Amino acid sequence: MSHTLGVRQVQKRRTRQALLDAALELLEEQSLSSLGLREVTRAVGVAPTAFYRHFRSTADLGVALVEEALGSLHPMIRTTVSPGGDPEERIARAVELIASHVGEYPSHVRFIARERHGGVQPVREAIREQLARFAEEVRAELAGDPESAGWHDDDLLMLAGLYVDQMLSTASQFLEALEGTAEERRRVAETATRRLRLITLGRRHWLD
Amino acid sequence: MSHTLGVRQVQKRRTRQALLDAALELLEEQSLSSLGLREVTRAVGVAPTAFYRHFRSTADLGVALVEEALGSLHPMIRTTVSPGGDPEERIARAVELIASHVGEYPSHVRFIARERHGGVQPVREAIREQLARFAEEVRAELAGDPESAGWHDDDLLMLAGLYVDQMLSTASQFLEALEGTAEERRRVAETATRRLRLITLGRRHWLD
DNA sequence: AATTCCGGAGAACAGTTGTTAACTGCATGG
DNA sequence: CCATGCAGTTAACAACTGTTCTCCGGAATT
Repeated sequence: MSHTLGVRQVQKRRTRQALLDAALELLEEQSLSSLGLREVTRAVGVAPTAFYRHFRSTADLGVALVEEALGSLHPMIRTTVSPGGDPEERIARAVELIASHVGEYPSHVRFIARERHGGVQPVREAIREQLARFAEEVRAELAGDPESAGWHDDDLLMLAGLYVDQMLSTASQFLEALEGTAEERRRVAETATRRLRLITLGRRHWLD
Repeated sequence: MSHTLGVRQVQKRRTRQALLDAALELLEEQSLSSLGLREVTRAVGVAPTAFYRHFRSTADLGVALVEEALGSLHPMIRTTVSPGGDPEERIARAVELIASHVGEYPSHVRFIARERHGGVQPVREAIREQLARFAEEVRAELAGDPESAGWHDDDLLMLAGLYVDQMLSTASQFLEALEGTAEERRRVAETATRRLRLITLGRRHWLD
């Protein structure tokens, strides 16, 4: 049973997605707390009242955007800390992965960076929750690494949080450099690499 | 010549400060891009048009708030990386200093965290500029430390940036925990301490 | 084939916004 | 002491906002 949904539900999902896409685009030059419901529907070409068929408010739409944006970040974060190979190689791979993700989904990255500390409480909460989930995953991944032998779970979670923060910080810096020169982007990559290198060093000597 | 300014300029500065204060308070539950000019003047108890005597727009007011907010952070950041004494002691002192600063100027911290990646470009730029200045100061401070012997300037600046980011991240976490239990705040302090410990370890082995 | 369901349209509401213009009263400098 | 400057006021503007109620057409169900 492939459960093909009817024409009706397909159309509903389509306009819903159109609303999300339009909102994401409008949010490139403002923050969620100033995003108007009419503004979004106007961009889609639909009546203002249609908005209510999909979301209670723009805050509600924001929460939905969190799912979408962090869903795309999910695989990235996992791969970043995936084990295997030379540590130096792993770092280079991680930085490159972040850069390519920012290039592919710039508006997702911008949205998360902007609304993580933004003016809409439910959205902040949703982001905090998802990032905590990510940190937990990273912790589990780190626990599998032989380098983590003898570590306390608390310390592993601390390190995981540091990685997640570092990842978002780097992504945000790449985003700022997106409209700049290639040289700027190279410098961001270089600095991020050295930061990760230093963290790796601290990790190696943690149990001294 | 103490250059006592006239009654008139004093009054002007007073209402200007009242506008800044009211804006900062309003910004605790929204972001700058949704802050209305009338909203601010209403809170102060002054006519909407009076706003223009002090600021061109709310974005302009935002830039002024950056000066004020980061001005208060200035001494904190310097003291955080000030040399002297046991490294472990220095870390504890730094974390405590951040906590007390958040307790004293919560709205300043909130504003910077919120608008650093917020929807108003001139404000983002102003924050970026000031934070770069801070990083430069921290770099200079680190350069005076005997532990930094043999370090490249690039690497010192990288480390300084890491410290600044870490400081802001910690401050933001303290802010979230401000309305929570004392136990929450203790955990934030504990995690921040461990993060700084790990960074210190990486720093110590950087030249291996 | 008849009926129900429902995504979206349309119109109207009271309230808000930024910005302009012309004003008033008072501290300031000649 | 008088003329100027200027912070703040008042009134009005067109444009915009979120939300409600009523309606329509066509897919979904029976």
